[in-house]
Amino acid sequence: MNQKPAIAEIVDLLSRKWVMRIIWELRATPLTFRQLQSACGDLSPTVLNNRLKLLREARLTTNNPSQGYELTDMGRGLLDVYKPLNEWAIAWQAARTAPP
Amino acid sequence: MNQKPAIAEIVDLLSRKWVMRIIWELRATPLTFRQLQSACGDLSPTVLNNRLKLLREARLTTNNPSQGYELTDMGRGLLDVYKPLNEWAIAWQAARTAPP
DNA sequence: TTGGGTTGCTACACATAGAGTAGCAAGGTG
DNA sequence: CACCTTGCTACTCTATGTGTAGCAACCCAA
Repeated sequence: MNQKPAIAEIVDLLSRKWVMRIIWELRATPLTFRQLQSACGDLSPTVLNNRLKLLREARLTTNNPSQGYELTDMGRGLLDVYKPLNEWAIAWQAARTAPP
Repeated sequence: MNQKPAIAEIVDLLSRKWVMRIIWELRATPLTFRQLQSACGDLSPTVLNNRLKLLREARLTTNNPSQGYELTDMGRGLLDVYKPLNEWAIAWQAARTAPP
């Protein structure tokens, strides 16, 4: 019985709304549940809790009771992978704004 | 009046279900609507059409009537950016399968 | 010890996004 | 003309996400 490819699995996870945003908000420092909530523009606790559950299962975040939620090493690695996306995105937006 | 940051905009787009998959399926060769549909496991035309509309608006794909849908240069650039994700994903899955 | 403030989280009702199926109009081919 | 494929729309139903209220556990000061 085989799993689906790793890339498919992570793409599924990252395609859930708020997942990337949550990872991004944890980039610098651990945050408590409620800090995360307001960092994401008062994201509803229903969704936040659900995403945090997924992220913990994926071992991308942990919940250190004294510090709050924080990225694991894996989580930080993912963030690194996403860095080039930012540069691409800027070029993309510029090209889009330009005339056809 | 300012747009939201480029990175946020592309993350929003990529967070819609099937968007990455569609880009992926177009990686090698143009596909017709129906080829794309079956490449994505008989994705419903409702969603496929909607995603293709978004992707065309984002200038990541074009619809060449004689060849079908294909990636633009921008689209192919995005695919390049995603390549490191694949390697990360494999390491991630391995670590996840391993004991805590 | 009591009142206030956190904390993480659940319950529930409502809204939007996606899935599944049918089928149409346009075009090409025999 | 009959028959195929094309891209796509209409429709219904389910999954996913949103918004608000509020609870139990904890800490801290009076």
